[in-house]
Amino acid sequence: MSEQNEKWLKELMMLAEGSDNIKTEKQARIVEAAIEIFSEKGFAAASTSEIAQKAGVAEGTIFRHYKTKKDLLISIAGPIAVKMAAPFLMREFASKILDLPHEQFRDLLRTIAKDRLQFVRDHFKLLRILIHEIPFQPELLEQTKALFKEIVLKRMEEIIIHFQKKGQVIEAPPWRILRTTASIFIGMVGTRLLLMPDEDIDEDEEIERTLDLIMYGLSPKPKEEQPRST
Amino acid sequence: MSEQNEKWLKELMMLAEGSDNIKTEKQARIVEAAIEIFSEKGFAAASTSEIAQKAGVAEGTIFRHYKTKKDLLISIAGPIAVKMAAPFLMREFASKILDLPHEQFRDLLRTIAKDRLQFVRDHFKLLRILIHEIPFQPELLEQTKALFKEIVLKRMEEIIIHFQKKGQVIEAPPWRILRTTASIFIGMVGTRLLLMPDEDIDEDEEIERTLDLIMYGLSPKPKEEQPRST
Amino acid sequence: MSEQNEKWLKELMMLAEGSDNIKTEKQARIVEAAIEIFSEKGFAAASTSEIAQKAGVAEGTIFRHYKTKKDLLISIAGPIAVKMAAPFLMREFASKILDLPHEQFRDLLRTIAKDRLQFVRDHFKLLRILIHEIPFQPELLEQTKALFKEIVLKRMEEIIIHFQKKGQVIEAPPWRILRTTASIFIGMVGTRLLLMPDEDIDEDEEIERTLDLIMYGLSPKPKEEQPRST
Amino acid sequence: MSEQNEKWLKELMMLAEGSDNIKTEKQARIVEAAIEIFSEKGFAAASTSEIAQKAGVAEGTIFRHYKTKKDLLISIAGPIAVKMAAPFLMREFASKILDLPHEQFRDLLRTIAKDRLQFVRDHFKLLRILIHEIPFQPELLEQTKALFKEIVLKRMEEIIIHFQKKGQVIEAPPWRILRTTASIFIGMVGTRLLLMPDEDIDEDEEIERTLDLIMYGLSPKPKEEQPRST
DNA sequence: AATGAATGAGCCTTCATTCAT
DNA sequence: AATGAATGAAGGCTCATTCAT
Repeated sequence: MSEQNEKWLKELMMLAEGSDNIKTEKQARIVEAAIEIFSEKGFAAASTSEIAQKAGVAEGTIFRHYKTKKDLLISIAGPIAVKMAAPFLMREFASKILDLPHEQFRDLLRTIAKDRLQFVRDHFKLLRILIHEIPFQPELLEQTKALFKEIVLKRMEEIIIHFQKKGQVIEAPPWRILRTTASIFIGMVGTRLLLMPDEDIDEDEEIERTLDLIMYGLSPKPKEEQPRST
Repeated sequence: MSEQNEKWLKELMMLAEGSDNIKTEKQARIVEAAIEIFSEKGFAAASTSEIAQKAGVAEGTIFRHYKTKKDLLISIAGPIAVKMAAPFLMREFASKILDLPHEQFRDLLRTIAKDRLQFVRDHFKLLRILIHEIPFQPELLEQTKALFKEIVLKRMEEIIIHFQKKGQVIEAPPWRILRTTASIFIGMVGTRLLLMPDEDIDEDEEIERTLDLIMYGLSPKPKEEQPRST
Repeated sequence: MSEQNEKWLKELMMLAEGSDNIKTEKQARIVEAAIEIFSEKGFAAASTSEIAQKAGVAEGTIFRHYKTKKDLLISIAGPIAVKMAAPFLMREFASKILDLPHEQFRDLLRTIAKDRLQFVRDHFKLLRILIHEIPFQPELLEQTKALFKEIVLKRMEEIIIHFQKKGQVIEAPPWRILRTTASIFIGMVGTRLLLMPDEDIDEDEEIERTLDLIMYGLSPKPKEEQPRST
Repeated sequence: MSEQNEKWLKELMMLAEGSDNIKTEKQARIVEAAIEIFSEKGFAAASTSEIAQKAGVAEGTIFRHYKTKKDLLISIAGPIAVKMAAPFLMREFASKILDLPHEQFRDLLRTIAKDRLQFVRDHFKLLRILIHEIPFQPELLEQTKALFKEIVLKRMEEIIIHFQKKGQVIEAPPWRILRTTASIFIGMVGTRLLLMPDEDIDEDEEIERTLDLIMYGLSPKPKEEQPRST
């Protein structure tokens, strides 16, 4: 990792902590209310007066803490992307994983998937806001794009290459492998949270079956030994 | 397919045609301008006066054709979901496909993927609007949800089951197979159009390699014969 | 007069007419109300809602005609300076006056004074606004400064020099003569309108006596013939 | 001078000292900042928070010393008018001057002009504020008006009459003589400070030439002896 | 005396919508 | 069908002032 990237990382870590410079209790209430309302009606359709009301503060109080409504949005939505990528930001992320000698690629995917799935559930509204406003807020767009291109993609590439060398993953461009795998999980989460928020299913089982698809695809194995779990 | 669904289908077909009840040239210009601006700034942040200006009509003219701003949105974004699902709406969709005796599942995926990919490219802005406004417009949400659950999912399930019987697709719940496959393609399109809109790559090749992943997964084949297409 | 000045003059004449692009009756009422309120409380302390109310229109109507509150101010205060200087803008101003063979300098001063005094009375509120806002509106400042330096001063200099040659005015820098004379009249008007608005006095007489002071100063004439008019 | 006036005078003297009841260093900084900002943007457009910031104090601190923003203005702009008129407030002003046996009226004018011109230069921003706010603050208006009508005008009338008796000044209503003279000097100062703040000229010379105009007017002397100073 | 977070009224401006022409 | 002036509600934001610390 280049020196420049080192510096970048630090900034990112700070940004990730950024959401925590909430000093007063009122400010916390404002942020909470803003998350609720932004996620419900979208940034543009949300009104500061409604946020103030929900937060139980005067409208002016919002503007004491955030210079503009957009400031409030950025301070809320900005750090969440970094947090989403946080595991990949740890300097030792790749090395740690690669050191575990008998680790299977599948196990790695499972770990990441479960962890991030939990994160998504914990920060659903925030991520909703982020995703929705990214196209309209160049700051968010650039920051998030860079984060995933420079950090997540790079780290995952190292790992994928590692497992390719170990013969656990086919030879294909790492980015395509990452894209496909990520898409499948995102699709899983999206379906779960958006289309069927109420149905409750055995999630571990679902993840396992999805891992099957990722690892072995749709085409049935020629004949005998299918190493699939039931 | 139930009787009720039959009726539904008709409505949908009409809805799909709905965008075509554009009578005057000015109305067409309004729609065009609205698509441009909605997709650029989002529905809530777009102003009817800006639309009117871009369309070269008076502000009042918009409201002669559409009762409200939201009306305009719905009349634009509503039909696009139906059109996106149009191939699956054809009564004969499944039967036609299933009749083609020597069809491979992979070939079917390829055909659908290419067709819909082209559609996405042709209607990028409209789909962008749809996706963005779905969470905030219950009408759009319900309509689209139903469309995919009742039509697309059902039709594809028939087909997947068909190919499972033929031994070309593993035994797994069809919805999971659909979800995974769809996610992969959506991820591919998304990456292409959003993250790297300028890079030009061999798309056919990319589709083929992605089909490889869908069919055979990430795990290398035990030994010799790899039945991959080039 | 240079060519550039010729062009300038035209622009000024247009500006002078500028206040007349009042198209609707409501717009006229807005302008009238704005003059009233700006002059009464000052631009910054005036509120658009108050203006709207006084004009009997909706607040939004103001912004249909004037993009901003400041726009309204400029469109009101901008042309008045030009109108104040209008007599000096006429191309033939100097020549006309200089052609009148037996004209006395004193008569010229009297004519201008009476004319402009009437103008001030007719546009008192507008001039009040102009004078008050000039220091805070660079546009007004520059425009007005240039107007008086380039037009009024120049034209009056020609005339003063003319009368100096005729021996009716002492040899002194024309600008100082102009400044002194103008100051005296401005002081007269100011006193009249600001300090004693209600007292009514014989204005012609007052002007005549003031002309005495301008022409002969405070120092009594040595002895015999005092050519003063009664 | 009436008894009532005597009392008035005392109040005025106190007012004149009023600006000095600045107790703490922070208060001094507030006043300084307020002068700067009031004079720059005008009272209404100035914000207390900006003043606080410039003064380096907390917003609340201003209101500990001045009950309201207007209070701050009055406490700043009020005394300056009195100070401007201070020389005329001295009880012995007229008598002192009139006792100087061989004093010329012209010398008196020169002395006052130079002194007050210096004062204007020293308190330019404050006077700017005063002049600007007088029309909107009845307190300032009444106070200032009374000050000049009751004190300055009265004292100067005595003096003018004195010099009229000595034959140094023509017979004309003293107020008109005062008005004219004052206007000429005000015009001179205004031109100097507002229109051409950067040009540097020989001020003493300028004053002398202006005195010429005041004393002898624009009309050339009949023939030989011109009693003008160089 | 000093602070600065909090207030809420009020400001300028925008906007979807109406309606007379 | 088309216009565009008019509306008035609502929006984001500022500000003088208060008050607990």
